[in-house]
Amino acid sequence: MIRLVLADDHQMFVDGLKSLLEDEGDLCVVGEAKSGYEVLELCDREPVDIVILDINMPGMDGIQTSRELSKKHPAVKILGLSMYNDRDYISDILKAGALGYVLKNTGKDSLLTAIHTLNEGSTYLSEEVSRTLLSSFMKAAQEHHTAEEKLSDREKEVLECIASGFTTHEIGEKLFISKNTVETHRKNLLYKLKARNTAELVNKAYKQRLIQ
Amino acid sequence: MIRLVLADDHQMFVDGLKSLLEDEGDLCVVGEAKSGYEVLELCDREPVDIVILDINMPGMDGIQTSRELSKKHPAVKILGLSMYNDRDYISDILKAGALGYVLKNTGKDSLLTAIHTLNEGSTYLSEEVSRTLLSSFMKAAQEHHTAEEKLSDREKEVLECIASGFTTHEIGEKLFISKNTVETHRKNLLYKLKARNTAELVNKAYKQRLIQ
DNA sequence: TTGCAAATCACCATTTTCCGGGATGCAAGG
DNA sequence: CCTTGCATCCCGGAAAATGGTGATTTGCAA
Repeated sequence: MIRLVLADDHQMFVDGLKSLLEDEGDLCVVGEAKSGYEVLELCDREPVDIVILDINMPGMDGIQTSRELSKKHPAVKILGLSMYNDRDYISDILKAGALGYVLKNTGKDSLLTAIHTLNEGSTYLSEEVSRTLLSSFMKAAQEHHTAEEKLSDREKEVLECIASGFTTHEIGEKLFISKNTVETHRKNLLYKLKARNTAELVNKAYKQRLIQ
Repeated sequence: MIRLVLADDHQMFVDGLKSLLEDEGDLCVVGEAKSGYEVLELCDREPVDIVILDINMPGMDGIQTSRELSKKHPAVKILGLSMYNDRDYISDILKAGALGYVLKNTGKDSLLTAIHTLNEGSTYLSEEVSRTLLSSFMKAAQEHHTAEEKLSDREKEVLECIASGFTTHEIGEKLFISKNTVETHRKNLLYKLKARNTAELVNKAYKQRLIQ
């Protein structure tokens, strides 16, 4: 028997969900919550396997609740639920400790699969969600590609040294070249990444994933 | 009927896996590959639903293959397979377009669940893998917390401006304070983040997730 | 061969950062 | 009341970065 807690600030939604889930033989809704605080209280009081957590709640939202919950009760699995297929929502709640994310407009099959998958400790992201995350990753990877090609190996080397805090002179000694050469590389880097100074250079290098 | 391709450089492993999968009624192994190139060829030739891809292969490795494959055949689902529960492997192959990741030392049930989940377009990460990713996210979030507390609001504001490439003077105008004040903030930032200069400051700010 | 791009080195004026101080007002907390 | 932290402001000199211009070598590709 999988013990569930439902957290959503819309009572009608919770009611519907509860009825739907309790039709399944192996599921049992042991608590309902209308806010993040109630979720934490419920989990303090009795053992819970999975919390189905709406992201958009007044007061402490799903993200924050997720963070607290996975700190206090690491064994409780968190399934994020939301109407928004938003990259930031998804990645935020996953970073906050959730194991799964399902959209409210997907069917009940998806939800049931998610529950059973999470119950084994594995991760589940529904189809549309996977697609969203995937495409954002791919986009980042592409930018990475185009930006990296613009820089020569030597420039990348100098770039890393600059980001590490070495001065032009030190980099020269490190790479066995004159500081004048390093200055030229630095100038070319500033030009190629359209940065106004060292700070912006390092910033853009990070954004384009030229350094980790 | 789900059409599978198995890619692994160890023939015996492929043989075993094939026998295991074909015992299932709804699975069909339509091809085997010992390298990334063969995978791409196979997918060019006939329709494939899921590629089960070993990460450690000679020549073009699983990560690279994944990137190529999801570029040329976005509809093909990629399931990463490896003996290593390594955070970098996992995140790299997911970024490269894979929808799932399963360890070789997990049972066949996990693999079958993964296949069926991926076939619907959803994402599956097995239990240990989820745990690994989760703990690394949590760790990052914790560091974030401790580092962020050290800086005052004003300092964070100045830090962002510095990273954006504004000079001390410009920041002063922007925040309606004297450039001398900005210099003090900058000094404190350098001290607090133990950076030698602006470049390293921006670098460390990124590493400690003080800026995105 | 010709031409181009990358890497190398050089000079120099101007701006900015870096680092060492010192100083004030203010609010929160012991 | 007094300490502590924060935000504000100021100064001066050394060090570094910035921007402009020019030049040589090397290797590769048209």
